[in-house]
Amino acid sequence: MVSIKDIAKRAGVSISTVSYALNGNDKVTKETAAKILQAAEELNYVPHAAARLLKTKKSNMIGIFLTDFEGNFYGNLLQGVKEYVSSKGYDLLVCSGPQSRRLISERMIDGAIILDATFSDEELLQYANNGHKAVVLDRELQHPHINQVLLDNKAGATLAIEHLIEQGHDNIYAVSGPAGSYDALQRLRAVHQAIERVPGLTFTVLPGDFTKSSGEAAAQRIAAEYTRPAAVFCLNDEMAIGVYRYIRTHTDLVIGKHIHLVGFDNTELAQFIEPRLTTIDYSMPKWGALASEQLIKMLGGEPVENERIYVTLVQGASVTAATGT
Amino acid sequence: MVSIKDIAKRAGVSISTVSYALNGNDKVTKETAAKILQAAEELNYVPHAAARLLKTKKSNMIGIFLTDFEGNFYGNLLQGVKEYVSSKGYDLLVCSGPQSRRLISERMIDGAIILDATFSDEELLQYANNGHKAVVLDRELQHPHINQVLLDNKAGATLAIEHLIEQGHDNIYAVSGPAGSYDALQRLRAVHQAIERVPGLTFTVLPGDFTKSSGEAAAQRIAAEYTRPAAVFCLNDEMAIGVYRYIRTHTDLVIGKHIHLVGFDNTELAQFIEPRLTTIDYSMPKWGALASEQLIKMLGGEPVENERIYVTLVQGASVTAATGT
DNA sequence: AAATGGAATCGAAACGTTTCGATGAACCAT
DNA sequence: ATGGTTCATCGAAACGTTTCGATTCCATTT
Repeated sequence: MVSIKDIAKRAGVSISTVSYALNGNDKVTKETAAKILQAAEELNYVPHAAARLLKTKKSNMIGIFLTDFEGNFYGNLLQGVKEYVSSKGYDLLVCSGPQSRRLISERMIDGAIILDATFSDEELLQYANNGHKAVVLDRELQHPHINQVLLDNKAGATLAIEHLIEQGHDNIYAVSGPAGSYDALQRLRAVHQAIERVPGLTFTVLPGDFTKSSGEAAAQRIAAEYTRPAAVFCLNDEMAIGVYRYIRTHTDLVIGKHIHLVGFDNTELAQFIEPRLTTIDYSMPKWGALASEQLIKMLGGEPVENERIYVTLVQGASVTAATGT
Repeated sequence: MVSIKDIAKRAGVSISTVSYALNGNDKVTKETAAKILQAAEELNYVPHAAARLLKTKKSNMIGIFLTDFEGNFYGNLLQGVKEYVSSKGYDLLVCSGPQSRRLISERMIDGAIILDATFSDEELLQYANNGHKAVVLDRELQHPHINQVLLDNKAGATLAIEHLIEQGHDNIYAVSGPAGSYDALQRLRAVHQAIERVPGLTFTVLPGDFTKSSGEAAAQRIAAEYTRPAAVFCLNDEMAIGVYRYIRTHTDLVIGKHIHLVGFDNTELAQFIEPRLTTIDYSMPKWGALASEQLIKMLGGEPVENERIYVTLVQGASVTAATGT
């Protein structure tokens, strides 16, 4: 491979001069610089990233860590991150799986964005203690090298439940999320609070894990004990889709009439399914962009504050007013 | 940062012995190895990837390059790639955007999977000439360092058109893909061939670019000139969804009755939309897994053959038999 | 004409590994 | 005891950069 050394030879200068010229250092004369650049061009030189990283300790790459690639959940988030970081001259690496953690510890990336429950808090604190910077999207963690950009789960869940109550529903279900999930915990907590504010409600929590099939299982239970219209808050859209699927294929009940449904995330599917799913919306690209902005500021040594992503309720026909009593 | 040198000091051995021990080389005695491993443990040693890469010229990372992250198209493909490569001890980096190309040229990754029309053929051949290995998913390219794993576009498009014809349709539209797309070109070519085989059909090609909004535009034209049932083959599902959206919100026509629709890709949305979209299905995870398998074989110097991903027709209610004449 | 200063260039060390060839110690057979 | 093997360990070079401090050269000042 052609290296800086080859350029030096061809241009008749020393290695260090080549390095300076290539990096646009103004110590080097216009003419020598031109000569060097031309030689580099002729030799088809490309720098060796690893060598440079070894010396400078800066890779200009940031990594985002996801639990998996499945579902269409992440697309817009990634897009937001990508656009921001590339505008700042960084590259984005999307990583998933336990193996990929070495990118952090082995200093291949300058910073990380974490949306991956398979990282433990201790692990992240450990990285932070070793000087690695991170922005976390799925937990709260206090450390000078860690910043948080979190969804306003509490507001979202409150909006969802209050909407159901306002529509006159008093037979309410919540379909929960997986055990370790911070988002699920926050949402569920807000649900309980909202429920407690209104006396006289029937309220049931059903287990769930954010997958379609757990939504189906919940729907099965709801259908089995059906006596009067039920209002169901699924802690994410994915499970709500599962509810649609089960209710449609296994029962005569109708979504928006017998089963009233609210989700969380406003995924693409939520917009296209009939009747349109009432759900909690927030801007994925903005979430990603904000997270990367915070991270890059941290890398530059700027102080940052924790941030929050605001949410709104979007109404579809999956929830209608309760009829009579 | 703690390096191999610190371990050497603490364990009272030379640097090279540490390196051997850490790499499990059996030249080194069990006892010294244990001593070294323990020292490494105590010091909380992590290897420095860049240094190793500089020396060994092997990063154990492979990159997959995508045009963008939008849509839910890629999730399952990535999942397939990820699972295969991590089973082989590689890390997967998902990359998008012009910046990320430097991961290839600067040898950060050992090989690349390309599904990104923004790479030109010349560019890829250039990489290959420089010794970089790649598997391409979206074009045909002859080079000893390049392998192809392609969808059977021709079979898919033929299935789609022949299905419409079998159902008795004779007023047929195709909504095309973006100009530079290999997949679109292949599909369209097969469409023409299938159409020509049957005399007496009305056939129109409408422009499209694989986005929902181009599907909507096509639907607008179809609706405007509507006189009798139309059978539409959208070259991907995304555009078919656009057709649904337009037809539903702007016309009184009914999908599966007035407008008969076939897509390509069998996306998640296609399965949930009503009526279910008739479309061409193939296994995304398998596509990804096969591509990575080929790539890793190439990296190991094994010979590989180009591969093809087979497709099938899945029928939904978006196409029904043409009524009478 | 000599001394001074600044600018351009250079040499060498360093980053953290791997790996080749050399060194030395311990063992065995004669 | 001697020489020959084997085996564990070591020293040093190398990978391709960056960057500090030293050197050279030229022009300016006295």
